[in-house]
Amino acid sequence: MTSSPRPLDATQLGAYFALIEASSLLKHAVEQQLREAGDLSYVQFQLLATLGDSDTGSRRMTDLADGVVYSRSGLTYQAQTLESRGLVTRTPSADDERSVTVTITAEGSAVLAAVFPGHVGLLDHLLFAALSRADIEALADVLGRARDHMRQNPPRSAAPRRRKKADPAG
Amino acid sequence: MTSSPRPLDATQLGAYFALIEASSLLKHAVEQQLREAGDLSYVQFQLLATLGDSDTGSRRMTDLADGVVYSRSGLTYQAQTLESRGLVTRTPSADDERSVTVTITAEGSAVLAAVFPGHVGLLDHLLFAALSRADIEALADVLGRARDHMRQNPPRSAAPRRRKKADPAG
DNA sequence: CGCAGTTGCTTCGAATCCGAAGCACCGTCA
DNA sequence: TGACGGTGCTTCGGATTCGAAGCAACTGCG
Repeated sequence: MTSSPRPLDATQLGAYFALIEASSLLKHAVEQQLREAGDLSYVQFQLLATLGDSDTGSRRMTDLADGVVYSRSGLTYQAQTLESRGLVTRTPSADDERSVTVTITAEGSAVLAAVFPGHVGLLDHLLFAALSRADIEALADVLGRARDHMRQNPPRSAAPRRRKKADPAG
Repeated sequence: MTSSPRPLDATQLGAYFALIEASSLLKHAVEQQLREAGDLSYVQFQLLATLGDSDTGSRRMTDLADGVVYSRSGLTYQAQTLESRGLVTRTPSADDERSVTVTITAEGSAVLAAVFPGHVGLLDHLLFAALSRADIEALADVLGRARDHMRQNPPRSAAPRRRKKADPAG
């Protein structure tokens, strides 16, 4: 049953733990800053930032979910919340009648702008303060490649959909 | 109000996004593997692993919570769940009557051993496959320092406790 | 066209998570 | 000893999360 993979060496274990711990600590800290600055959860901020980053300020639900690594149903919930607060709008897509286009509003942009300086400040003090220029470049490079690799090998998160018929690989 | 911090440059932004995305993708994938292999959530696995790593197989609740970056109340919930499944025991501490000592059981160790090979295999294929030896060493080094820095500057997570007296800033 | 399989999103139910408040014990100071 | 603030954990209430199931629209094939 177990394919008995090579056990991880100390460096690999260190990298893994450091990745999980660092991201958890950072997320935690950022979440508090966002909550105080603009009453946003981390996901909500990610969604607004993703939309703000887009040329049109719009994205499809599915693309948003994939972008922030979130479940579809979770995104529906958050989109409803953001819409009720007037930070985004949801409109049926012209192309595809099934699809819903989420667009950031002026107020959404305002909230984003309001929390952003504090967000950047926190990152500066908490994450980048301990790192050199070369460290940051290495981080961007290595983690960027890791991310790309994982995006290409979706273990099952972003997999299209659980098929009904038996898995041919089984 | 806003202290107008230097905006982040492209490399910093890339490092930040890559960190969040990579950790999210990895967590997501690991969570599925753990669910299938031993019906464990990620936190539960982290807790068992932390206990298993200890010489005595025991830790205080607070130390566990800090270790895995979790709320106290959340840890209480998980400890109850793990206890009801017979994977850990909870006993009042001899030293301090308030304190609760959590100890991993033989069955807990067995579950841990059962999921571990798959866990390692997943890390190998998903995270380390895309990285060179030097990459992994850099990751462990840089993220390790970042983690240590963040642990020393608890933004408010591990802060002792919200005071009762009115906030002087108000 | 009409059917079958697929995709995009929402609803539903249950599990999980957190902060605030509460309770009990600990340590210090007089 | 007795008061008092600090610490460790749990309970409580509400918000958030996910997977499974459901519904509607799209696509390919004859």
